[in-house]
Amino acid sequence: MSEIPEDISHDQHAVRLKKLQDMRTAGFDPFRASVEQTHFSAEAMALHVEGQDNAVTVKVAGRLVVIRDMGKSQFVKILDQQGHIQLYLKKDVIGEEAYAAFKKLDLGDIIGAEGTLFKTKTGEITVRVGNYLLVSKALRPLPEKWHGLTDAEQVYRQRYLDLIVNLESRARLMLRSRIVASIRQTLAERQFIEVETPVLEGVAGGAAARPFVTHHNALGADFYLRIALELRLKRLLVGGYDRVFELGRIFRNEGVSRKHNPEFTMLEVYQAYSDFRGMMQLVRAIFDDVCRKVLGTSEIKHAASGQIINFAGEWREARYFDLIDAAVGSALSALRGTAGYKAAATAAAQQLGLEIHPGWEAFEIVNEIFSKKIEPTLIQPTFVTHLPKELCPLAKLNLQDSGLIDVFELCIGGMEVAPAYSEQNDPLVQRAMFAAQAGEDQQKLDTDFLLALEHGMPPAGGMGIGIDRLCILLTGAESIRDVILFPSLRPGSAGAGLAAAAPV
RNA sequence: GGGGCGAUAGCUCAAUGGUAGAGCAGAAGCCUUUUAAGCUUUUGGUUCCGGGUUCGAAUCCCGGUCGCCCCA
Repeated sequence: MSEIPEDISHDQHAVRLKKLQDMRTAGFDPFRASVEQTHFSAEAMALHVEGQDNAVTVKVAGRLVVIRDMGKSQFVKILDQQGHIQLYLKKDVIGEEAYAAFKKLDLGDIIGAEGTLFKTKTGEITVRVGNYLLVSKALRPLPEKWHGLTDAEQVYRQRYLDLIVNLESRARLMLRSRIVASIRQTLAERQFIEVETPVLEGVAGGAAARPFVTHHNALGADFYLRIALELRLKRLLVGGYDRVFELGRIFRNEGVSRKHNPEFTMLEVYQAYSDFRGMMQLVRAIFDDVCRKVLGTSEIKHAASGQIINFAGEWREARYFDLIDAAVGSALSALRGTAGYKAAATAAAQQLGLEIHPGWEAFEIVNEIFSKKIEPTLIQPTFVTHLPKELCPLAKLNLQDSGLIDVFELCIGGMEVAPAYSEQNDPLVQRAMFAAQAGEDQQKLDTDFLLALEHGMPPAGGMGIGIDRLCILLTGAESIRDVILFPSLRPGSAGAGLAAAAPV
């Protein structure tokens, strides 16, 4: 056991360790197995009837986050899952000994308390405590009570502190949970089956992205972490799961930024005998339910532009090449498939001030125009349809124009939120499109998937929703890190200074 | 990967190259309806790490670590 210095008044950790030792010496266990909790804070406060103080008894529990000591009585606040509730303790009610012990508690300690509900003269519903119990001693002090925790690194590495002291963070991340729950419910109501497919794959397919590689010792084989859910879920369509979805983590070995986390959450939904038009209805239902049940409004403020995004009413539908022609101010799309297309696209892009890489194909140049000059302007919900086939090898070709695919990209707030396709189910076309897929990071061919298609996959609509970006949009967050509980950071120094702290 | 910005007490922040401060938190005391409660007293520093310049560095220079922003 380490020596405790004589004057520890400046060292909050040491002061708390000393209190802990004193309690144990006195035969009190400061870390209890459980304590009865009859109500969460908000539930408890709702039980109070106006004008009938001390009529209802509740047992609440939570972390002490405010202490206002007035000598022989004190007002304190505890924090639980639903928020704060104020407790009032009087020396002559709980007794001299219990009151003295309470005075030794610290901010951050977790207690259970039993008492009756009353309203203070300033109008706050409060528990008049009859008895309380310390159930977990906090050995570290809380961050500052007024400014909270602002250091971004500490917010992310020690999210638990952020959740205790920054109520906006708490609310935002809880909203994410409710959004996800709402989506699950919307899909369940339509008889979609939720499944879980492997994260470790021999071939990382379904998207164009660099995968993480890992190694399985017993099998002596390298595996990739999945970069999409698509190819597994389509095998389930072949297997007769007609409506299926997965809400799962995918991994892309790319940069980290305000909009990118190496691991992120994707919803992918497949519905047999539907198509991309059916997916339009489904995504509308998902948004309508979230607005009605979670947000309580169909209007949200877009953080970046300050505009109000309205999810009610008809959503705009626009063809990809109509938007391109409007942006460049000429009938560029009429040249599609001709020898002059690439040159005209390059000229148009340069006129818009875009930098063009020498190796780019015509469709890549045009898509640069889309992603830099059009997508950021699509603030209100917009279905962009009839994209060029080169952008996705997994979608069905349009019957009227085989250079286009039957898909939409739903853009909201200047971001692509949800792509959806009429899924390609012709195994021969699928094989040819995989083979023709351009690009230096050409993936290995998923031959098992092609074999599955040859057994016959029903026609289907499929859709993906990036849950993190959806939450950025719906919570008004400025960064993906604000809607992910523990965003990816360089392995670093969380608590480095604490690791050396002396054990008890 | 490139550029810019940042790191000071447990937390939030100050500090012309010249003795590192404040508020909150902590400690001691007063106060039986407070709302960032109040009042008195008071403790607390590897100024991110490592070099260099200088009589003297939180401050200037170089390298590194971590974070944030912009770009690719």
